[in-house]
Amino acid sequence: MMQKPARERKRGSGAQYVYEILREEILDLVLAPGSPIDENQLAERLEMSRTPIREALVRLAGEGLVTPLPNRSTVVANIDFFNLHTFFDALTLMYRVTTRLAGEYHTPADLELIRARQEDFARAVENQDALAMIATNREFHAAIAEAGRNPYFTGLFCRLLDEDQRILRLYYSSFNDQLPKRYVAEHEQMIAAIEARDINACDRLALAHADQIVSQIQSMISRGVMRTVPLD
Amino acid sequence: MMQKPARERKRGSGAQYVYEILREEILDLVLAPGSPIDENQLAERLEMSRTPIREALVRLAGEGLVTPLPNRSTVVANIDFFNLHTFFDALTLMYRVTTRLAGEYHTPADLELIRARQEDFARAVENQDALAMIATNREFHAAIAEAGRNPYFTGLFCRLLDEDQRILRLYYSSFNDQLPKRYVAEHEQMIAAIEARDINACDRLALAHADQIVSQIQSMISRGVMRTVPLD
DNA sequence: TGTATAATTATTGTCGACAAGATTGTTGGC
DNA sequence: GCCAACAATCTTGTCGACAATAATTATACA
Repeated sequence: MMQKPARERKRGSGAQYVYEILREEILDLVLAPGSPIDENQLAERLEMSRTPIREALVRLAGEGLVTPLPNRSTVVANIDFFNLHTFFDALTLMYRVTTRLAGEYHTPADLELIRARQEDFARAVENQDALAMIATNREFHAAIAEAGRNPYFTGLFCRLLDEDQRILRLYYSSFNDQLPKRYVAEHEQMIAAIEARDINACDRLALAHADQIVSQIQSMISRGVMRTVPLD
Repeated sequence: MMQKPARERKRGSGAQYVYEILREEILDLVLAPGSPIDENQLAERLEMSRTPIREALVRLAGEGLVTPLPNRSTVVANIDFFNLHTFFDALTLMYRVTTRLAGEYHTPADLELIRARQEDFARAVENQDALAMIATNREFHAAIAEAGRNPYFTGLFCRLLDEDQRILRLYYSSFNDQLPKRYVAEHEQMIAAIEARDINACDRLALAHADQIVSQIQSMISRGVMRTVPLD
């Protein structure tokens, strides 16, 4: 028997919809790291059966955003503070590689998009909106990666940016210092290097930018300005 | 109503089982790139319902081994010969990074495992068994990556090695030249560099090794020794 | 005979149901 | 009063069923 659809959903959009909702809630820390995900409860909330929900969970597990415990509930992936250095290594390398490749392969249309993202970021900094800074910074670097045209690198990089976003959200209350303005300037330099197709400059600037971000996160952690309770 | 299980499978192993079977058949080209995967047929062959099969397909799609066409059948992922350079770029970088990190972080136990894998590879070369060479070479480099202890890099690297395996299998008939012996020697040098924790040597050797492999694949392609019909 | 449209079939996406296993609560023994 | 065995409950993994969509075949008309 057919279950009443809450709104007239199109066929095939169910699992996709659940995937997007869950992904967003995980990245925004609406769902706290480590908290269990109740399939039945979700099915009730989103007014569909467990099948598309399970499909979304399998996909999220593949991206490491969720950890399925066999015969036990699936939980939101924890942030591994003990192995952050592996995260920093990977993030730094991907910053460098994607920016280099952008310098090599970008088109005028790519540059336009990158500039638009940079404007979004600058506006967020102007408004001192920490949450918007996190999101727009992510989009800026994702746009650069896209211009590099290497799906293997963009895939890994976007995963790392996802994790970065979760970490930054944990600490975002201390995001209103003088650093963001420096990031705006560094972004501008990166754009210039990409446009000039100066690969060495791209690499150097991306490395410096990554080091900035890494040391900011490390300082946030050591100062212990962690949000203890997630949004909810 | 319960369907008869062909063999007494343990609960929770169904989807995992299908995933492993399909993954192996895709990497071994038993399932040709581009060929459609029939859920009903698979369900009949593996004697289970479509649910665990769909879960396996979703997982494989996440790893890029399979491409789901919306409201149409899922197909085995094609090999993109037009963008091979992005693949080579990523493979080369991951060879370098994982070998470097192995030089930095390996333990004696890691080295032991790497040496065992190298012996497997040498034996395959000795026997002129091209299929075994492909498999053991993969395991050798995966072991090095594991010693580097960075799950982000090992994750991407293993995906690349999977794709590499599919490409090599396409051309494996031309794998019985003088090159494999050179690979054995290069592997030995890499092991020595890792053991000596000589990061620069690790990087240099991995780069040279990667270049070898890339140019071998390119020459295979240009010489057009492609298998036209997959194993089946 | 060729093309456009309608009927038929096949396949996918989603559903409710149910059993195996895990979790929690209860009772009883020491 | 604390721990162990058992019972009750909840959750997950899998199943068969069914409707919506795509593919295929049949049919009508130019």
